[in-house]
Amino acid sequence: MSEAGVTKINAARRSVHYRPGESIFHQHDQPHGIYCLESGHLLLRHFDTFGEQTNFQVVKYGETLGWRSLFAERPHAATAIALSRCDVCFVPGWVIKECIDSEPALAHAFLKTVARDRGPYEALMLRSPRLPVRVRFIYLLLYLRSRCANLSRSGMLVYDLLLQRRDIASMIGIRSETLSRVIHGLEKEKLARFKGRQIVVPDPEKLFGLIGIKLPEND
Amino acid sequence: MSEAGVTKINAARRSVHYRPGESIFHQHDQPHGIYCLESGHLLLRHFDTFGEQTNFQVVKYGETLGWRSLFAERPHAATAIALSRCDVCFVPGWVIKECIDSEPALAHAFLKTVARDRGPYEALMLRSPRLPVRVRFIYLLLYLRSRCANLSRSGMLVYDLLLQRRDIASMIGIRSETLSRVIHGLEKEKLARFKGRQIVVPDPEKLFGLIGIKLPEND
DNA sequence: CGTACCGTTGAGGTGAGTCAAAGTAAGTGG
DNA sequence: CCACTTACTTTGACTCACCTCAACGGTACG
Repeated sequence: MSEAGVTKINAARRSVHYRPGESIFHQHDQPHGIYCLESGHLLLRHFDTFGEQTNFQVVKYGETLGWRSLFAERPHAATAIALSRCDVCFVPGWVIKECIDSEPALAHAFLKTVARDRGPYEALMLRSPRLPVRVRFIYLLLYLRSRCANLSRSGMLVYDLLLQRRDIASMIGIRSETLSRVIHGLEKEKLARFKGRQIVVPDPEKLFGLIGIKLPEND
Repeated sequence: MSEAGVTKINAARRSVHYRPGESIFHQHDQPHGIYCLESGHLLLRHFDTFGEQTNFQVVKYGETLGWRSLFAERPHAATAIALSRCDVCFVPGWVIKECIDSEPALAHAFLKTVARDRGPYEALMLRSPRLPVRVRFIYLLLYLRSRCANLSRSGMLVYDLLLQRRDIASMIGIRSETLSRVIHGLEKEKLARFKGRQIVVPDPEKLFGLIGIKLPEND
């Protein structure tokens, strides 16, 4: 990206701090620009026409959000909620558009980003009714690996989920009671340990092998 | 779009005819360009890692497909199968890219299209495990309305689905036996009539009212 | 030390899957 | 045009995974 563009964006952007539970934008809001998460974690939550809520994405610092609605020229399809203390940088939509117009390479980059983003598509695998909940939960752990987990020296995966049970359950379309039972099952089989909002997976290969996934992939 | 661009595209494009059952491109194929369906209907089918198939979209003549994978620079995420006799026009990817580079307005148009396309997102509503299958099926009818249905003079919706039961069932993640029972139920309640691959909905308002949807929307 | 809220556990119900078989439509070959 | 095969659809009986409801235990917070 050109220096002029960077200067322009730096001039227009502004940063806001959010505390856990506060929302950055709401479903049905008109989009005004793009948000870049500088620190902390966010949750994207969707309310369907029945009033049921579905969490479909955890956003980690360094990621951007809001561009889908901006480019689609449609209201936000989800509400973004801070899971922890967050610094969010906002760039107005008109700046983005000006930059795209002056730099074709940027247009390609955004096209690629938007096309690659599966958005709520993630949910397809996570929520497929044909898969038993245990499998869906393991998929969720796989999905959250890059966002909420660290690999310890001994090869264990350590998740620091900032979500409570009901929110985790909502990601895979089940009830928190059912999640409790799944967790209990995994714990009993020594596949994972759960203490509060922390999850430890002693042998990731084994766990993800259960659903036919080999790890090296960095999706 | 400029005349020069149109000329360039016309020079590069080529049309191919397909018969029912033939596929236009396969999942995992590298994308080479964009396809425009000039006549007929297509089905987009996805195979997941378990070998289960999911149909997630019916494409009607006039619509284009394949651009998501092209812009994402990733293999096709689905297989496109002809449901009827189809004429498909192919435009190579490099032509599209050249046109975008020379016309910023086209870049915005594509950004909008890609951002709006929910792709397999449609599936989220159609496949949500929390919704009973009857509701999901009515959602499916709502979704297929613009693609496979006509409104008769008397206000009845007449669907000409080119799909067999198992393929319909696959769109909402259920088994064909279950679909049979759902159909039977709707038939008994006079909400719809099913003869072979044709569906007649005598009172669309009533049917879609069941899932809390008012019709006028043209999504 | 209470009040909430969150999480777990248990009992019971049920919607949808599975399996098997019958019924129906669509091809195929004589 | 009619037997024959093959594929699709429906029906029934059964099972089970998950939901629901309800009660209980933990933990956070004032």
